[in-house]
Amino acid sequence: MATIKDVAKLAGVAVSTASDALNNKLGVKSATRSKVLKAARKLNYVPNELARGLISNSTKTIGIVLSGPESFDIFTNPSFFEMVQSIIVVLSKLGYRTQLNVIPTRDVEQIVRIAHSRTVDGMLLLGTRGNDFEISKLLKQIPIPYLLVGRRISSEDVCYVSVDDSVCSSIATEFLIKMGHTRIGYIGELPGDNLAEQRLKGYRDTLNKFGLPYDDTIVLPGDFYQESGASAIRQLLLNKSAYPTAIFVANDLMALGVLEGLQREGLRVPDDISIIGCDNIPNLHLLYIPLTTVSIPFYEIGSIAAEKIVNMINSNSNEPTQILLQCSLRIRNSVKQIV
Amino acid sequence: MATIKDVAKLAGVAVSTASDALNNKLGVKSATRSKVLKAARKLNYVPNELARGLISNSTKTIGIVLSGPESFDIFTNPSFFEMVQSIIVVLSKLGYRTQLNVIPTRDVEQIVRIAHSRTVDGMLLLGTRGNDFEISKLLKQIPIPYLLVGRRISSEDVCYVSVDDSVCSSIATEFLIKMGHTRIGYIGELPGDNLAEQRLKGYRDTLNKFGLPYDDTIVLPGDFYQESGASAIRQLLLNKSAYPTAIFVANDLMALGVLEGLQREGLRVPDDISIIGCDNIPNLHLLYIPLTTVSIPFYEIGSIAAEKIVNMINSNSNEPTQILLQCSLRIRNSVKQIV
DNA sequence: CTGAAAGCGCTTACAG
DNA sequence: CTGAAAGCGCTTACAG
Repeated sequence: MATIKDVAKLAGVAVSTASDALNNKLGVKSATRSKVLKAARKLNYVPNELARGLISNSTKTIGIVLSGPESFDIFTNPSFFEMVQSIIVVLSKLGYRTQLNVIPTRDVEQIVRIAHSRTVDGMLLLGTRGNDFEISKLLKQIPIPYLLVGRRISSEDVCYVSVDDSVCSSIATEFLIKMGHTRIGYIGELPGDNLAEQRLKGYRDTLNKFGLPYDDTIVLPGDFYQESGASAIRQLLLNKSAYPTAIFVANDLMALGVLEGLQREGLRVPDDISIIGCDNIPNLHLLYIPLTTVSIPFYEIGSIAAEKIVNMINSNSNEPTQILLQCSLRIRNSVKQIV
Repeated sequence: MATIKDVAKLAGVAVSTASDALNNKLGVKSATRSKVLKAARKLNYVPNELARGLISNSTKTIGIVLSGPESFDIFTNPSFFEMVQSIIVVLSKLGYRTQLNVIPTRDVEQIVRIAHSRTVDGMLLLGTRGNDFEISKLLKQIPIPYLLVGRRISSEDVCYVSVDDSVCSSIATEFLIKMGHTRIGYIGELPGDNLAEQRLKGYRDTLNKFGLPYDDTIVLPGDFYQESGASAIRQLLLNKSAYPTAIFVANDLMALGVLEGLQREGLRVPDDISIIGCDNIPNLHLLYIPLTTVSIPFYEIGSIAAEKIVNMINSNSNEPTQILLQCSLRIRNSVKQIV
């Protein structure tokens, strides 16, 4: 492959002149410039981005880090794609490449390594699990601009673009209550994870606000992947007496598992039990029971995050951006009105 | 950030010795090695991958290129994620990073640029559209190992891991015929795209094989995205006399659109019309009509592609790998038996 | 307006 | 076993 040396030689100029011409620096005679450009075209010259990055200390690429309990599960949640999609669309418009890294939660230290390796100018972290303390400790080791996307922690100096997870839960729980439900279950308890804890908190607070008791026999674990929704149903049905009339499932992917489990058990939604999810992943309206859910604006979250990270890189202003977007109820047919 | 110079200085050795120690070269006294390692740890040293790549002529990263008609649509098809997921899982096991690029078909020349930019050691191309000639011309300009994934062209020297698209269609069409249908429509005509043409060919050939006429009034255009499925239905219903009893929709994403369109028009599947798709994207069994489809082993396609590309890079053998995997019928409830 | 030189952070022969 | 030197392909001051 041709190097800038070859181009310079063919154009009959010095390497530095070729570089200036190629990079549109001013102070190059237009005749010289066109000679260089012509030579470059002829040789199919494309600059070596490694050499360029080495000297400019910038690679014009942003690292997107997807993490989760198991690397292979992460790709299972459509919410991530919406974010990744909008991130990449915006980033490529802004002239940035993207490096996608998928990292299991247990290898989370790898994030620090990537951040140090100089292959990316900034990082967008999606799906990072853990409590505030762990995450915050991890983030402190990242020497380049980064942003938490679709997830927040309560530290003052950490930047994020997300949603208030306890508000999501409040919206869902309140809707269930307004529809007349008083015995409301929850699926998605995941101790030690901040997002999961916030969602549980919103549910609990709302119950409390409306004077409803919190009953931990109908609060079931879930890891935010589909299969755990189905197992939660199996577990719930072990104890018929504890039966709720409605369940708030902390994300749609688990709700899909819940729908599977319920179908297997011959329970009808919403006649036997009402279900509400969270996220509003695509094509919920085509399910055998169109799923009512809380819509999270993932696409917008991704776009804003992409714009912000580029800003952070270019301005290196230190004021933390902490952006919280609104969620909204999406009513379909999986919740029954109780009189 | 610390450089190898800092490490060498702290350890009290020459830079080259530090490099040897860090890279586990033999011929470094173990005492020296541990001195270096200790210094590196102390300084939080991570090698600059750009400098490393510049000299080794390898970045240990593979470019995944997703392309399609519009950059924002590509992320809409779950099939791609299955491939991307398995690719990344395998690649990271093999010690490779991934650079994900999303490129609209009209900017396809960018692929060549990336290939020349030295940021990737090899490329995996997904979703590339066009006819054999165009694609082949594009590929000829790529100076590094590459592989077509989930798509093939008929050139002898192009490597791919995919499926025989005309076979997919034959499986679907034959099933419809065996279920008693004789008037079978097709959605997904997309002239100029090889994959689409192969799928259409399989449908047409099978019709022919069973002595059924090919009727182009029930062969409708589709761009393999959801919305085009819905519009095809609108178009089909303009002409009631031409009504088919069954439709083969060339991919599941369009089939989702078809289901939407049919629901809107008040037509029942499979009572009024039978539908079969292709791909077997996740959660089809939870749809309001569980969709019968042809399953394409995307996960396997991705894993094999990932392994192959690494092989190609390391062995630079020139024998083209052309791998075609098997598809299989996945019967659910969207096709009615006609007596 | 153009060219020779230095240097980004590493690795790889090559002396010693 | 270890160190000084060259060089990967670029860009950036700095002379002229």
